[in-house]
Formats: sequence, C-alpha cells, structure tokens
Amino acid sequence: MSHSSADSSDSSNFIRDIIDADLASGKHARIVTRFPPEPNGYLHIGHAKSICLNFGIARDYGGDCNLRFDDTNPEKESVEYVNSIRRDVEWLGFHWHSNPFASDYFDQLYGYAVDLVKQGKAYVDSQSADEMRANRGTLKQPGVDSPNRNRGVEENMRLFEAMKNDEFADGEHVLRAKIDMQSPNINMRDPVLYRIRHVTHHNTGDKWCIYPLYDFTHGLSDAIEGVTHSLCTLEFEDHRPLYDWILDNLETPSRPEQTEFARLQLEYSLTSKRKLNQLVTGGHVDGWDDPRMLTISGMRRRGFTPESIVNFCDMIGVTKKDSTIEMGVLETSLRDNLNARAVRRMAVINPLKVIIENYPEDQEEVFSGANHPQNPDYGTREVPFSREIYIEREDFMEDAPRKFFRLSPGREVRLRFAYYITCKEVLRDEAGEIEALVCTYDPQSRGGSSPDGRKVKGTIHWVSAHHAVSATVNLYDRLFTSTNPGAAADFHQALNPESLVVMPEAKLEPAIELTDNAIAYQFERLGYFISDYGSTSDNPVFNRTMTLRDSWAKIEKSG
RNA sequence: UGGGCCGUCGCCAAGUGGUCAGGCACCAGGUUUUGAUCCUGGCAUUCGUUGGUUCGAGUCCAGCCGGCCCAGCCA
Repeated sequence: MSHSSADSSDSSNFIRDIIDADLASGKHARIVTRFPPEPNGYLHIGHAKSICLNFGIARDYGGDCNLRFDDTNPEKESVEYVNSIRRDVEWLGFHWHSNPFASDYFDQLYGYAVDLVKQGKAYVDSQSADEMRANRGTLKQPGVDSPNRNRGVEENMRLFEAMKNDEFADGEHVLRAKIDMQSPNINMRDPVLYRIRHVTHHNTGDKWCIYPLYDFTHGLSDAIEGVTHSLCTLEFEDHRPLYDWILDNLETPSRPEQTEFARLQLEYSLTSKRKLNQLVTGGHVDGWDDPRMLTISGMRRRGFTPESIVNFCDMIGVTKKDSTIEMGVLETSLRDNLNARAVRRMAVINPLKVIIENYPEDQEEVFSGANHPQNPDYGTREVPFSREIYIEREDFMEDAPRKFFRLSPGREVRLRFAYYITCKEVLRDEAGEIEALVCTYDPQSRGGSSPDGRKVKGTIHWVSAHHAVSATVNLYDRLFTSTNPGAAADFHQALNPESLVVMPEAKLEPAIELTDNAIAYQFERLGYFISDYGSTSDNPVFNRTMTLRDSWAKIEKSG
C-alpha cells in the first residue's frame, strides 16, 4: 500500500528468532501459542499487541494459537467479558485453534496439586494472610518458615482434601509450594497455589470452593495444551523460575517455555483494565465501547479498521525494552488504511449559509463527484447543487492573511466539483454575528475550471441547502491531556474536557448512508467518519474517527 | 553486593566482530479541483559511559551511570 505499512511476513523479532532456533534444532516440530486474557474487562490496544504476536506467529509458522481464558479468580470475571473478548479477537481477524477456559482444567490441576503434596513439595498452611505477609520477609530480607511448613504428607493430604470438600471458611487455609523462604526471588518463597473462595464461578458454577492461582495454573494449562512458546509481558519475568519449578516437578504432557516481551505503552492513554473500569463505572465515558476509549470495542465504534490496528502492531515491533509509542504512529496507521478505503463525501460540520445571487432561484443541477480520487473502481455519485449552499464557517475569514486560500470578501474560491464563487457581501444578524454570505458564481467555471485558465488557489467543500440532510456529528479528541495519565496520582485530573465536542447542526450531502457503523467515509477536507451505533435516517449520528493531516493548522500556528 | 530485566536519531526499531536498515515525527521541494493523498530529497563520523581485548567493537570482557519490575490468599 504505502510507505508506513509494515509487512508482517518480513517483520522479525527476538521471539521469532527463538522459534526459528527451536525449529532448526529440532526442539519443536510445530509451534503452538496462546493468548490468555482474564475475562475481567474488555480488551484494549495493549492486548491487540499480544494478540497480533501470538496469533501472528501461529499463522506464519503454520501452527496453532488458542484463545484461553485465564479464569482462576471468579470474583472479577464474567461471561459478558468472555463474549466481548471472543468478538474482539474475531473482529481483529484472527482464528483460534481452540477456546478453552483454564477452569476446564480444574480437575487436572487439582490432581497435579495432590501430586505435589504427595511428593512433599506442597503443604497446607494455616497462617492468616497477615501472618504470611509478615513471614514472607521483604525485598532485602529473607522470609521465615511457616510453623506449618513441616506438616506430614498425610496431614497435608487430609487438609487439602477437606479444603476442597468445603470444610473450611475462606482464608482458613491455603496450599503452598514448598520451595525456599530464603530465596532472593519473592515468588519462590513458598508461593500460594490454592486458596479457598466461596464464590460462584462463571464457568464451573459452585463445583469448587478452592481456586488455583495464576502461577500454578498458567504453566500447567500451557503444558496441557501443548503450547510450545508461552509469551507474556515483562512483569512476569520474576515468575519464570516458578513457572519452571512447577513444570520441572510434575509429569506433564509437554514442556512449554515462557518468554517475556515489553507491554505496549501509548502516549495519552491508559491500558490498565482497573482504570478503564473506573472510567466506565465513574460515568466519565459512555461505556467500554466509548469511541474515546482505546478498547478494541471503543476503537471499532470510533471507526478504526482491524487492518489499521494490526498494521500498527507490526509497526511498533516486539522487544524487551520499556517504551512508549507516540500517538502519531497509531494515527498514521489509521489514516493510511482509511485513506485507501474510505468513500469520499462532502459534509459541513459547522455550517455557514451562502447565497449565490446570480444563480437562478428555481434552478438545480447535479455534479458528478468521484467516490475516491485515486481509485476509479469506486465510481462516482451525484452531488446536487442549487442557489443556497452551506460551507464550513472556518472556510470564511473577513480579514484573511495572504496565505488563507479560502473565502474572504472579494476573493474567489472553487466549490469542489462545481463552480468558482466570489464573496460579495457579508450578512449579519442584530448581534453582529455573521449570518450568511452573498456570493456570485462564474457560469463559465462549471465543473471547476474556467476557459481563461485563471488559477484559483483554494477549493472548499459545500452542501446544497435544499438537499442537505441534517445530522449530529461527534468530534472526538484524545481522552487525556497528559502523555502519561497513568503516572498521575489521580488520572481523572488528566481527563481532557474537550475530548468530545458535539456538533448538532451538521449538513450532509444526500448520498451518505445514515445507519449503523458500516461504511468508512472521508468527509473531504475534514477527516474520516462513520455512523454511530443506533444512527438512523430519522436521527443520524456520525463519529469522527480521525482528522486528516492538517498542514494549514501548522502554518496558522506558526503565524 | 536483595533478585530480575533494559539502555542504537525526538519516538519506535534492525543489527548475532568487518565499518549504524527501516518506520513515525520533523525540514525542504514537486504534483494535486481535498492546504488530503502521492512523489523526491534531507535528517546518528555514532550506538548510556569509561576502560580493556582485537588489524577491526553497537556487537566480546570489566567497571560505572541511568531506567523499569517484584514484598496479592490478583493476573
């Protein structure tokens, strides 16, 4: 397509290098990956990076990628999230080999835990959470052994079974791995494997009152599925020794390996499910799919294409370096894709009426406008014209600088596809506000060029007043004013009060489809737009997906 | 001397001892009935730093500096 599109087939990274080596050495004959979200929130742009990595590798190496729900904490999880996650992954264009829940493995996981107990490598601890915390030590001081650490296998077996059989209250006991309370790695100081939680699970219902923790569950789930490369983010690096310890001490059907990469950080955005949840529940946005949210569902509603997101992930790469991507990268990827595909139309968001005084009052005519300037396959549509039209208020300036190529008293501009017009008079209301413009047109300039070949520097968009369709247009801007809102003591302070500006009086040319989130339009000179969910011909609502690049704004700013 | 990880252009990122790819951003031109798109050119004598090994170091070694992560019965 164009310069900024990355070709995933030749984009390599250190993880693909590892896979290449494993294939070359014969360690693996086939590659299996997994994308393991916890269904406790909606997927966001950060997850997209992981999805593209895991599913992209499976696709490129002819292997499989599973969509596995890491659902070991029933208190926070729900089927609403499960469904949204499935939908988002599919919408991005990826296909999973299987779609299991970690909770599907609870029986097997319990068996593995029993195995550890029998080997004397796990024990039931009856300390309170506070006692455990106190005995864990600190980052610099080793922990001390639990008084229950040397319980016999028989007693541990009896207690663990009793935990499972609902004989204890929440928090009374936990199952812990018996590793090393002196370890410099806190994760190895006898980590908890199972806790008691009397909570209904979205998948297993009330079958269990004990639930395994992430560290115990994850590697074993990988092993059960035959995952070869278990890819996760950097904060799990310290967990790898535990991941390995569990697999090294149990007989599993396969031996997966964990590799960590840096999570995505994007300027002006939040990628913490907890904080996104607060935006939703706090009413700061219109749900998880608010077009300002960088959730996959929000981006979809905003008008992002899956291709633009996947391409963005290819552009940013995969490394172990903490980094923050500039918004411009995402915006460029979006514009690139939308520029290639969007259907061109004219719409006026902030209308100013123009009366063409020498155009006959009862006359109408129709111009042909290309649906895409670089792609004739898109065809053309008819654009009606008449004596009264609307133009953008920003396209008129009374005291215009020389570099302003638009309408101004005495100046001539081209109406796209139509005629040259010259501004003759400015009409005002009692308050002195500009109400309308009186212009004349040059009948010789029909179609947008004149026989004398005179140059008209500016071309502006317009909509015939008589034929216009009224609509509401939502202008979205970044949700936060700070490049790193997550770093603020309270991210609410960084909320952008102008992240949504509603334009209730927009005028659209008639050839615009008014309903549901389907067709990506470019409203010429304004940006890319898409109809919002629930938009109807009675009440059309459009979301601005992205502005066009605006070099005039840059000139204007620099004076 | 708690452990783990990271440091190549403003932001990303290739580079696997032979003399710093590419993208974004930015700047300067050209085309243009979207100040869009597109096209052309410019943009790291230098790889956190110091020293060492080598004919040769971003790549190997040592020290130092800076940043990130870890003390949930969260993931």
